[in-house]
Amino acid sequence: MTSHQKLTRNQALVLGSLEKAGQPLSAYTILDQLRDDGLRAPLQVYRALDKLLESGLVHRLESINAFVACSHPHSHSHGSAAFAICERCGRVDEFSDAVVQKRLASWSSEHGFKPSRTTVEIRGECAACLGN
Amino acid sequence: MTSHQKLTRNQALVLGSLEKAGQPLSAYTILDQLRDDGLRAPLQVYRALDKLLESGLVHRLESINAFVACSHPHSHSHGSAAFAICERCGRVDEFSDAVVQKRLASWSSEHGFKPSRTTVEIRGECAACLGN
DNA sequence: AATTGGACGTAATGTCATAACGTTAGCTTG
DNA sequence: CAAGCTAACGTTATGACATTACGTCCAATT
Repeated sequence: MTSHQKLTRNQALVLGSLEKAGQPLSAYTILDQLRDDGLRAPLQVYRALDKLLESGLVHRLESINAFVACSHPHSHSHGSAAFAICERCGRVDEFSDAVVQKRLASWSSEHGFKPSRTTVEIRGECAACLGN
Repeated sequence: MTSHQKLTRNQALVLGSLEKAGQPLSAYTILDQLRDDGLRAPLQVYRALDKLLESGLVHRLESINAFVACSHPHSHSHGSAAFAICERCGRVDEFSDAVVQKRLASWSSEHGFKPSRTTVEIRGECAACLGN
């Protein structure tokens, strides 16, 4: 993909691992998957993740301490993504709700709060796991 | 109506510690503060926190791995709280936005997702820290 | 050539959370 | 009461997640 062009080797490996998985992975799981590619220490993964998070290619799921490739890597709407996380199968749906964003921005501006990063995560069970 | 169970000694100590702090604390910080009261192991704190979370007296802040006493312990609106967390001073404002809750519930129902717990956290800088 | 800055490699450590074990205290029921 | 049950407790050990600290490499400037 062209979006990988300016990535370093480690960054490309980490992003590739997440994209291949199609679901959230912990930093240590990523590390395990990349041992054969020469990665040996957590910091190599965390450093790559930091850059990928900065550029919006990867999201962090705070409630499960995991990372996931962005579903819409070309829509530069960082910080505004919301996630539905299935606790049974691990599937994650990334979505974005303008109304939610607007309400949170309103609260912030009404209270003199300057937001830098927002987390919206719903944990539960996905349709597939509910047997339908 | 479950929520008015009497607290055990450890639960009361942990809740007291959080209330006294008036800001989020990590489990290990709580433990340090309660050593003189006889607590010695992380599990004693985590077990108490589990019960306090269940009963809605305490919230967990996923994005900073910390816990905070509920600001409105008598409004049985669990799972629906949102938080604005100041990354400079640590202050946390708990609020609740019906529109946000409604939009997230709508997304869930449209996608056959059964939500069990929702996290909404804004990190940034509070009015006081912005010098205003 | 010298300098600089970003990414890298490695080891050690720090921070957050739970597993697994047995024990204690309060309840309830014959 | 005694037997049995259950929820909470205490302790040790371990697992899981993340960063500090230090030095090296290399390519782009100056």
